[in-house]
Amino acid sequence: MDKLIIIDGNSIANRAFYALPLLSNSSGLHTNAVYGFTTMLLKLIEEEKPTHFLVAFDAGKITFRHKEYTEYKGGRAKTPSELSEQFPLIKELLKAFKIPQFELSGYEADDIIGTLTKAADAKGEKVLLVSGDKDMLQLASDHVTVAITRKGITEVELYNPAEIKEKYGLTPAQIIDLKGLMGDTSDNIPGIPGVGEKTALKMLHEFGTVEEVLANTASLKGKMKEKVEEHAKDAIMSKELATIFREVPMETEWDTFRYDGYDGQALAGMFRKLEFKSLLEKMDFGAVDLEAEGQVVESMEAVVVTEANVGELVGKLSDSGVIHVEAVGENPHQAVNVGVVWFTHDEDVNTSYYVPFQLLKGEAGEPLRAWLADDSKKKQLFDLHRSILALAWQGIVLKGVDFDVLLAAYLLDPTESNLTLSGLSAKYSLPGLKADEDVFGKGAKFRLPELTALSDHLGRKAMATARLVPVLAEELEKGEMHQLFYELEQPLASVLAEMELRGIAVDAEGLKALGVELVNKLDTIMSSIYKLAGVEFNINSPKQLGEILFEKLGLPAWKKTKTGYSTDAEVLERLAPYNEVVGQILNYRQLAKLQSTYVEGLLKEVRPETGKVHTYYRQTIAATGRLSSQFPNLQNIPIRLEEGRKIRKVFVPSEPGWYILAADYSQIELRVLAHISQDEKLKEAFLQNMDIHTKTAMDVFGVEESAVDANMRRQAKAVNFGIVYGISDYGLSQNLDITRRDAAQFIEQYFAVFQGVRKYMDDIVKDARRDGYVTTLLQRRRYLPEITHSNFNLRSFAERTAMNTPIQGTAADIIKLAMVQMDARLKKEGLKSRMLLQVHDELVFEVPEEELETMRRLVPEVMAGALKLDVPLSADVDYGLTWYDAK
DNA sequence: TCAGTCACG
DNA sequence: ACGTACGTGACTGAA
Repeated sequence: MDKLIIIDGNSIANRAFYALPLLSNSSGLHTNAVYGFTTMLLKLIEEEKPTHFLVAFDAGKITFRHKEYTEYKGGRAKTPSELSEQFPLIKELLKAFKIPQFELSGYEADDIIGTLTKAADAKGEKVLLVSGDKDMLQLASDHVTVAITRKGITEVELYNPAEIKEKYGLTPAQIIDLKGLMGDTSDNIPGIPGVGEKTALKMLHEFGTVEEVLANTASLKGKMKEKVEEHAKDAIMSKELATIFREVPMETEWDTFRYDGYDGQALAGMFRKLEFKSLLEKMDFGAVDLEAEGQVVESMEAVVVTEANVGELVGKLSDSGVIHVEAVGENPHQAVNVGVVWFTHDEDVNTSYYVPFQLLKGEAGEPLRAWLADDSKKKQLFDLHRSILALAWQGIVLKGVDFDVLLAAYLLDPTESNLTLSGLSAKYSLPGLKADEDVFGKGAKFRLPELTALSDHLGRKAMATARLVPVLAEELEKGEMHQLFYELEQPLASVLAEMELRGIAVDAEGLKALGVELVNKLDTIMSSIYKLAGVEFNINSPKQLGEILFEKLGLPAWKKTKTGYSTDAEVLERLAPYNEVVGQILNYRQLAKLQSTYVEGLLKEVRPETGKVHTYYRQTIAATGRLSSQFPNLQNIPIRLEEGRKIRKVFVPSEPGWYILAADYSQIELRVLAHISQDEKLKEAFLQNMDIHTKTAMDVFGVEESAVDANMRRQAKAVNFGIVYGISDYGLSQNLDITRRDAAQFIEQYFAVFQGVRKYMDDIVKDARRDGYVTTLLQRRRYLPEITHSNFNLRSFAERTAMNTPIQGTAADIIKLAMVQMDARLKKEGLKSRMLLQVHDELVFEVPEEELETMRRLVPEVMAGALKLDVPLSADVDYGLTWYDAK
């Protein structure tokens, strides 16, 4: 049985463009519509197994419809350039897929499709027609199924005449009448004003066609009767415009559309050009052959160091060189160390020396270990932080690293998602390097290759590092980020590694006891929920919970997610008054989170030998320059609610008689804003050391300090948060649960007072549009390509990011400075106290009793003095026997 | 592997 | 008119 798939090319490209975020490859080519188109094609080929295939496009601007109605498709915003530049790519893609494409000047894709489906109908062949446009439903028949895209791009809804009958109560032909009556704003088809889908359907159910409706206006009432009579001509013309023309003079010979599969080679090449990495992987085009793809492959000799030759070879180590440390596994604190490679380039000969880890660890590895630990021997590598950790857990010291390619690449573009040697080689147009996944496989398929292949790949990673060093070093200079790199980020990597290796002690017994308590409480609540709901179900499943609440119990559902009812805390809080069970569910959720994430999750991370957890701070993830924390995440330990806050009691000093000391910046982001914006009012507030939210309330509401009540302060606080996040009236209205108008008025009042802040917000967006990026005080940079996008949502997001990133990023700069300075001070003063954690605006230490007074003074002093601003910085400090008590 | 939810600053 | 507050990571259930 043959099956023809017809794709409405323009429609699907449009849907894909607006459904997906604006992706682009490293040469700046936008690719989101191409990507969406590709995934749709792949899915169709796999699931539908078509024997025939074609894509129809609109050709030219003017069609016969414009002759009838010059306003046709008038008022439609012109296709944004980000989309139109993708059409040639889509056409090229279709060639690689070997799918025939049709376009005919003077006709729309609809008409081509109409003509072809008519031919298929006559021939009795099966057709699947894919479009984003419901007009196509008029073409449905016993042979023609119409697939309309739902949200997203790969999800479609299928329509046969039966489904159309069920959903609209109409035949496919009546879809045209529907549009004739209701019109279509996107095509500028008028229809009858005031008639929407509901009214139109009612009329058609009664009368059948536009013509019959017009003939029976007598049975309509009042205003509606007048309108229909007045716009009778429009309705007729609209119906004509909506009718797909099915007599296009074109070849309809069936075998013109035969489909016998794509050209794998061409498709692989296309995907590489577009940088569709996930697809390349999924498609399994066979082994990667860089040379076959026309990539430059440099010659390199890969030497494997052995017991026999190690003595001779280490003699070649010089005062400076590129190395690579291969440590496999996500968590560098428990990575499997594969080995160390060093790379040389002498008289145009590339050589890599791979030292398997067993050798490095043994007696024969001693000279190399000494070289690695020698601060005066300068090394360049990829990922200093990870390398230090992986080696340290094996008792090997790494010092003297003066250039980390990973850190440099991150600073040059902190939003780059593929920060790997292979990705960076491609990004900076250097000779190709296979991706680790292509060599090792991934997930369950991960295998180290045999020795020759392994040493070659690792050697090439070192060689890629060597090529990247000078390129990135120059880029850092150009971006004026050399100081940020050499004096802050790179030194910080070692400071972080030290903190993590030290770890923080956890009272595992206390944590287990907390767990028992939680399990008991959860048991009770669970029974109570089952009783109240009248049925046992999985409370952790939002799907099941939604069914119970909104179907079984019939509670009002007002918020939806992509997949069904939303059951998040906001929803549940509003439902709480309706049914007792809702409060119990909220309670259950809260405790279940504590139990699963903070009791069980944390216990899994405690090393039994030491009773400590060793988090891994990631320095190259956050787009703003913040750190993030993993395995476990110690930057989101509960504090806001007392039940959760108790978790902090299990974080204790690692030595008896010591204390936990914590210091946090007070309002660092608003102080940074005061400095950057130079707003007089805001500066004044901090210079007078006032409570900033109270001060904001006084200014915004125009009252004396004594008149500011708790609610006013709460609202002012929300406004301050909003300002830092890049304010919008909608966001503020959601947060404060007030109307958008009121929120807008708040914001206006705020800006009327804090005029410098308004100017900053306006200017930073303009700067971002002009430069394409924003910067922090220390020149950290974030590119915002979407700031000029034609899509309102994407553009607005970029604008808010432009406002927020310099603030959040400068705050991150400051605490990083404080950490590097603090580390130096502790060493210089010979203090035993140790820095353990960073939580964005807070530093946590463990301190012996005799240093308490020193540290209570020193820590806030260093933090406040980390960077001189035009307003004072200030840090509050406290200490206690646990993290909980250091509040 | 993705979506939903929720913990933090 | 459009529909989101900025930045993260971990866990669970459901495909």
